[in-house]
Amino acid sequence: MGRRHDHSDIESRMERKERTRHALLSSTLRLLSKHSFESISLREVTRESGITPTAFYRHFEGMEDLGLALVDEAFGSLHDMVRAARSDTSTYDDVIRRSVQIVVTHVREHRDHMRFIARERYGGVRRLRRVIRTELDLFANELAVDLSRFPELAGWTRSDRQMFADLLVEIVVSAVGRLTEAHPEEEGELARRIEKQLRLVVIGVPGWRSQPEKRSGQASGAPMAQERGLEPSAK
Amino acid sequence: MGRRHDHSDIESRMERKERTRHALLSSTLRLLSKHSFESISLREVTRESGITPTAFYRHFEGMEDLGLALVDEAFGSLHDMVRAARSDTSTYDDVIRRSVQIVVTHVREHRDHMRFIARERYGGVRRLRRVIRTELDLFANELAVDLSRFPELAGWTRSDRQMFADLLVEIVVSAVGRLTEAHPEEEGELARRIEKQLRLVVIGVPGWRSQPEKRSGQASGAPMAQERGLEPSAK
DNA sequence: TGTACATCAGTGAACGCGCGTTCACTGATGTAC
DNA sequence: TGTACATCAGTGAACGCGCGTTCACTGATGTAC
Repeated sequence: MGRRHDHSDIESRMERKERTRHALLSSTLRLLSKHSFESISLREVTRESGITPTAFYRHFEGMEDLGLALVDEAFGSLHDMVRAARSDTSTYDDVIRRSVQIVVTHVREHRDHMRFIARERYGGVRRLRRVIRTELDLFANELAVDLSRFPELAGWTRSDRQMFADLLVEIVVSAVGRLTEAHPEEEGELARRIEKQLRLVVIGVPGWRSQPEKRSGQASGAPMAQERGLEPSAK
Repeated sequence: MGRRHDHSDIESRMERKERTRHALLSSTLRLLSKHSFESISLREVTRESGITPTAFYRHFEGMEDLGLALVDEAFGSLHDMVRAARSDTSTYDDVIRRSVQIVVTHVREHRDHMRFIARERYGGVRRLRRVIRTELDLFANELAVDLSRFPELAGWTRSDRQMFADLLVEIVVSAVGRLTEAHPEEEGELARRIEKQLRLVVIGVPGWRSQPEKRSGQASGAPMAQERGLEPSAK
């Protein structure tokens, strides 16, 4: 019965504290599947974690502080994923299919983290919105640099590459948001859709004429190449 | 002094009620610029509207009911905008520039409504998320039909046109979300960015080979045209 | 136009409840000797 | 290894407060005659 410290299941004070901290974070993530971060109370979180409300303050200054820790956690695993994805580009030549597969897998394994990011990026807590936006911008910046490696994009202006990277990140993050609230059986369909969307975007690349940065004062004569992709059919 | 019902500033009971209802809706929109819908309380709304909490129930069953009314309002003006935009396509040949201009103007004039949609589409209240998603899907469906008019798209499968329409809507809604939280001086930059992104997407259209619906069992030999848009540069 | 009654938007008191935060505390773990 | 003290994660009571909802009400507006 009283097997208190029989063998080495003794836990140091530090380990025990870390375990409680983690319980607070993952309880919050669980609550976030049903509610927005701003509407979750400190007491709900502690109830879900099995500790008293007062103990919360041994770990975080308040809910916003906990939210920032969640952002760190979520982007931590995301960064790992992206770094892994970038490191072995040589393996496949179909970058898009592979990237989508990696994203889908990551969402499956970190559903709550990804939902948190996708939701709170537009959520009610200003500070969280800001840090999430900053992190996403960072991804887009890295991606913009990576894109220079492609010959078609090397000639573009920096700003156009940035615009393109922003577009790709936006498409993926939107898809992640959809994936997190999809039923498992819809997953394949969503994956195929986002793959197609990325392909379509990428096809346009060779046709793009990147223009110098300056603002033209007025619409000047003939439309540029990229304005001719679509013309309405004659009535 | 006592000019109670001197001339025709008498207000019918109905008009007065409608005025209060509108005050509740617009107070909520105001509060939504700082907080998520789920975290706004009924009492905050009535305080902001200058009525007692009890009077709230003369207009709505509860906050969720009010939220649904807000969705109606927001999509009402959006529908007006889209209908107007579709009706005079003939005027300009640069559809993209014109559409972006219309969207930017609409956001400027209906900022709170647009922010509400952009945020609560991923917000904590399930019912609101659902109706917003449904309304956006409706837009995408209409757009998919419109797209058939373009000869390049007429040959695509229905599902590919739908995928393309979804992509365009997603890009625009994301941009709307950004616009609603942008400072006025950033507006022009954002407008230029989204215009470029749409142009880039559209350029890809002539290069897309729409495939029949069936799922191919395995990756079959040579990559399709749309997979060749980008190749990594030889190391 | 005048009177008698019905309607109903908005009031104000009251309720029980969950909230965030404070405080003095407990008792197990860690450390110094 | 044993003892004396320090640390500190978690406790439990208490606080004042805002919450959603109920209820009986008021008094101006609307309607029937």
